[in-house]
Amino acid sequence: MSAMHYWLMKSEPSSFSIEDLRRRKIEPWDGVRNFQARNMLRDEMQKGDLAFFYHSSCAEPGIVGIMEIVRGGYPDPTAFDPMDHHFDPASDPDKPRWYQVDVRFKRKLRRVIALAELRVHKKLQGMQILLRGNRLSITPVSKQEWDYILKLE
DNA sequence: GCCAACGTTGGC
DNA sequence: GCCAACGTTGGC
Repeated sequence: MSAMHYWLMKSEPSSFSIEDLRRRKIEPWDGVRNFQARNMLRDEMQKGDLAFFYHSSCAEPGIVGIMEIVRGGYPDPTAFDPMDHHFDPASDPDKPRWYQVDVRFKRKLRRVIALAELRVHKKLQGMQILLRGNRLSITPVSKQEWDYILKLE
């Protein structure tokens, strides 16, 4: 038994949006091909954790919804599929390189909390996603940041 | 479309 | 192990 954690997970809505997740209810969060993010998927994200769904590379980048981790890290099968866009010949099924979690849609926020808005708040200055040059598609969010952001809604 | 920032690869 | 070249991310 360990404390639950909070996360922020980016996705380009043109490939997978909060609406897509709402329709599908539960989805594997696959295709992550960055070692730092992989380590979080594999080692830190646990069933019961909550995550912000963040839309990136779109007209209004920002937080759009909330989801729950319903299965902790397990090998990402798309890495083994030569037909898949995320195929990685270096990932051996006996020693998988890439991991994923399963997420479940909880709800959309009543409005988009845009990146530009997040930047305005002093209390959020330490958020990893706001730090210069940050490109990680998965970042931890502190409970304080989580609660603060939800009060903005 | 531009470009800053960063990660990965591979030659040496 | 260094580091230049290259690829990717993602805001603007």
